Amino acid sequence: MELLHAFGNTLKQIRKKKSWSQEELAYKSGLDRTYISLLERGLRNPTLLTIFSLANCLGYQPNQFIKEVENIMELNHRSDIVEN
Amino acid sequence: MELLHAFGNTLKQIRKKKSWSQEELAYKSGLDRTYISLLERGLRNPTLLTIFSLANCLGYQPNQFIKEVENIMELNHRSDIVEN
DNA sequence: AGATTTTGTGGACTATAGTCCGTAGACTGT
DNA sequence: ACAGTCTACGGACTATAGTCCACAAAATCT
Repeated sequence: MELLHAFGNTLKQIRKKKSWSQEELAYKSGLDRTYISLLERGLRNPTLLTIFSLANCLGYQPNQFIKEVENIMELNHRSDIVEN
Repeated sequence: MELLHAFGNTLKQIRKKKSWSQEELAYKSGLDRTYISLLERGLRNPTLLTIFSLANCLGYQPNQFIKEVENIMELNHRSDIVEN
């Protein structure tokens, strides 16, 4: 699993854990809903400010959030099967 | 201290700890030297891929690197004096 | 099945990330 | 003072981050 998809999956997973819609997250983070959608599908490469904004909105310290991304990346690294 | 400057200071500090020039880091990370300069001065907002690339080049796990950024941001938060 | 909410997706657009050139300043060592 | 290395900075450029509109496709609920 490559980085942008790992980020997207992390984002989606954490958002769903809070039972938020993309629209809710978009509103709270000040980003566009369609952009959240693109991020979750691994089609965009967010900037530092965007990453911090999203992490904070979701109640994560940015470094914790990034650690999750690294974990998910490592987790799905071995199996070739995956792709949510 | 706001985020982009904290990132820049973190980057500069870690680079200097290894006694690398901006040019060396640029070469190893595949980025442009002038861009490294802009980053260190807090004038650019790097993307996820760029952050991971730089952190890895410098021998940091990205989440450790981000934690450093958070620390430096918090450190210099109270004093109004600062600005390297 | 039908109504409602949520998500995917396209297109058009603006702002800025990141490159590449050159040159002037700063710093270090001799 | 001079030479060499390193960094700041300008301008011009391309690629892409991020917005906004509208609509279709899924998913969820009753």
